[in-house]
Amino acid sequence: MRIATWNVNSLKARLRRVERWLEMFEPDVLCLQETKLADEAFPAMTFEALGYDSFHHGEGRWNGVAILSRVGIEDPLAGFGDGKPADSDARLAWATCGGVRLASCYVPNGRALDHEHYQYKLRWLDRLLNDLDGQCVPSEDIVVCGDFNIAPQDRDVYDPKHFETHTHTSKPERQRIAALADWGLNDVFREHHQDQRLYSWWDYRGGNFHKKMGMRIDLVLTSQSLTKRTELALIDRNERKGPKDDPPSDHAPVFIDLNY
DNA sequence: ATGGTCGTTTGACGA
Repeated sequence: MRIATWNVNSLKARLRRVERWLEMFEPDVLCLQETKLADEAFPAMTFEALGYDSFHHGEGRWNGVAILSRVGIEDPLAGFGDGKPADSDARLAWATCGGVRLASCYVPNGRALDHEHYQYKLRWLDRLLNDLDGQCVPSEDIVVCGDFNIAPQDRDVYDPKHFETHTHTSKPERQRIAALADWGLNDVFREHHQDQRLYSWWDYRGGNFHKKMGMRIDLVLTSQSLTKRTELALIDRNERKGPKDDPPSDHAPVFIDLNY
């Protein structure tokens, strides 16, 4: 079973690439972030033609998350399932696909360490952890994946020093990743790669991709049962390349293969 | 350090 996650930075702008990627990599599940679409505009038919059922939680101009699956979609849930007032942004979609409980997450960026949005980011991550407690137990087959906007360790950043004054590497953010790990969700990519220079996101500006100035902020967190079943974890950095008339997202897809 | 480049509800704003 192949499970992938990809922040596409507008599904409208990236639809052809997503179609191509589905045909080439044939994932069983693809979680998308930053679709930037209203639910009415989500191209469910396009994915259906490729054999995928889908569930989208969008708002329009910003955010938007989806789950595509060719192994069924059950118990879809838009946003947090805690019964509290809904999140202001469409950043979380849950579904069960092929027996795996999945969350497609677009964690708030945070903007700056002294910005209100940074506090929203931390609260959002606390609420995600609480949501896990509410609807899963760690012994189940669980994947929580997406754009976390957090580089878990210094080896996930091209220049840790630069980020000391920025979001994405601060202690409180990393503590949230650690809390998810304590709950039972592992950053499975790191079980398979010790390399210090493997990233999933590169700023569009300044030719950062070609300078290898990136960060690994797109994560696949797996419960213990799935961590054990993972035989491959990859970032498709080729997908970050492309000409001006077929521009890439600033994120590359990340996927794992389970051994059954 | 700054600026650079994308995407969006065309244009200031988020990333």
